[in-house]
Amino acid sequence: MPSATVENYVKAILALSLEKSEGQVGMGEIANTLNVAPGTATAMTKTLEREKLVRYKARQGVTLTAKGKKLGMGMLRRHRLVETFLVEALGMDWTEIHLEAEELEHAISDKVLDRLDEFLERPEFDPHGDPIPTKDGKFPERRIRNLLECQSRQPRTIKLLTDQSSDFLNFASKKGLVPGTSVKVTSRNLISDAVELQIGKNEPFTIGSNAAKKILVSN
Amino acid sequence: MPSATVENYVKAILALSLEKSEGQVGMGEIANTLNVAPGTATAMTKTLEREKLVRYKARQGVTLTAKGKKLGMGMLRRHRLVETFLVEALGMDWTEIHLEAEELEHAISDKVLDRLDEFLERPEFDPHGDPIPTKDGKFPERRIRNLLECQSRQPRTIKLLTDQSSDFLNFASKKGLVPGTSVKVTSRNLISDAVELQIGKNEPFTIGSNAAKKILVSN
DNA sequence: GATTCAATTTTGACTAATCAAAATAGATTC
DNA sequence: GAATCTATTTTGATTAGTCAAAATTGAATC
Repeated sequence: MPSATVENYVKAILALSLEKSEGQVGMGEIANTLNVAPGTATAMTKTLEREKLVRYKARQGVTLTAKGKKLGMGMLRRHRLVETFLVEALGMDWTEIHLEAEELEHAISDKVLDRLDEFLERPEFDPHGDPIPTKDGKFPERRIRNLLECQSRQPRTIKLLTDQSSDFLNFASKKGLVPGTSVKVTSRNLISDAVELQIGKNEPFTIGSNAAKKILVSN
Repeated sequence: MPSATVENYVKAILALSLEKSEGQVGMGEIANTLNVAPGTATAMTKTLEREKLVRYKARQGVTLTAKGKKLGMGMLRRHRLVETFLVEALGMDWTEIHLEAEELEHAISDKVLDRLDEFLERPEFDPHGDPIPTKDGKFPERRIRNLLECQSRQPRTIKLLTDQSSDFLNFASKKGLVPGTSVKVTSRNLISDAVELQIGKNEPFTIGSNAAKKILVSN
């Protein structure tokens, strides 16, 4: 079993390489995100290499091996599922859950995680709107669906309006709901038949569920 | 914050002193329950003393201080609430949850624990039937109530039958439900209006909820 | 090409937790 | 009271993770 420390390093390296989407991660970056001295990052990197979690070229940087990527994605899954649980089941505030998840993610077994996943009905996105990797370590597939089917907070891109009547198109364009726009579902209330949307940092606004159904987005 | 190791030592010392219900705990016992060398127990004990969690007399043994007892009871609470969660919410088998809880109990914050407690509706006993310490570090008060109100598995002692009609007394004594007897609720099904009871190792049997309501027990 | 700079690596040291094995101290037995 | 036994304590070492500060290196600048 990898130690919590090893898990954290791999997670950090994954996060850094995802946001750069190419090449090696430097010791400085790692030391920075984990708040350790640069020498510590170098030392730990060598440990990770011994465990075959990363490839390391001195003075160049590290990249994750397949094994490392798998572990990293697993940690991301753990983290995001735990966060989802804290918000959905325990009703905690999504601004306060990160540190809690940071601890719990190392203590939770695969088995418990699976049960949790089931309990939460296999969510695809966490409360921050970030995608939860699947059990086999991949991000959930992007697919097209209508705005009514969307869970909250994840930003989505409008692909198509299925009602081409000028009434609907007028309405949509007035609201800014045109293909290519990125839109977030901030809340849904199926009883009052309303979906609240937000575009960028603008004031959120509400549309009816019939309208929402006609707007197709990819996530 | 005490380390997970410190927490485990304190928990072990509490458990040992509870089951002896008097005096000091020896190094051998500690070393034994935690599977460490005796020298390690001695060393750690000194650390615990520095943290004012135990009083230690060389070659005599240790006792918990008030601070230590509080921490220990807190760990017991964590452990048992986590176990309850694993069984009640995630539907895990109560034979397989101990090791899981052993890990999680160190990672869960007081805040999350509180939420969990609320989510589980402030249970007084864990799935094994052991009492869950309250937030202020005490075992739940013993109190009298009827069998219908009782959660599962905890053994209880019959105190009083509120229906003194000979019909009911006959029925009760035939089943062995007389004051002084220790009885366990093995399952409850409010829909089918039935409570399943077990006395000692005998075959469990079922009574109606009206009858259960007339039998007062202490836990 | 020499100089300088920033990032990295190395070095020596520290803490927490552990072990094995030697030393010690009470208690028990003769 | 001496010998013995058993639990405990001490001692010396080890591992994981960390730091500060010195040494190194590769690139950038002059």
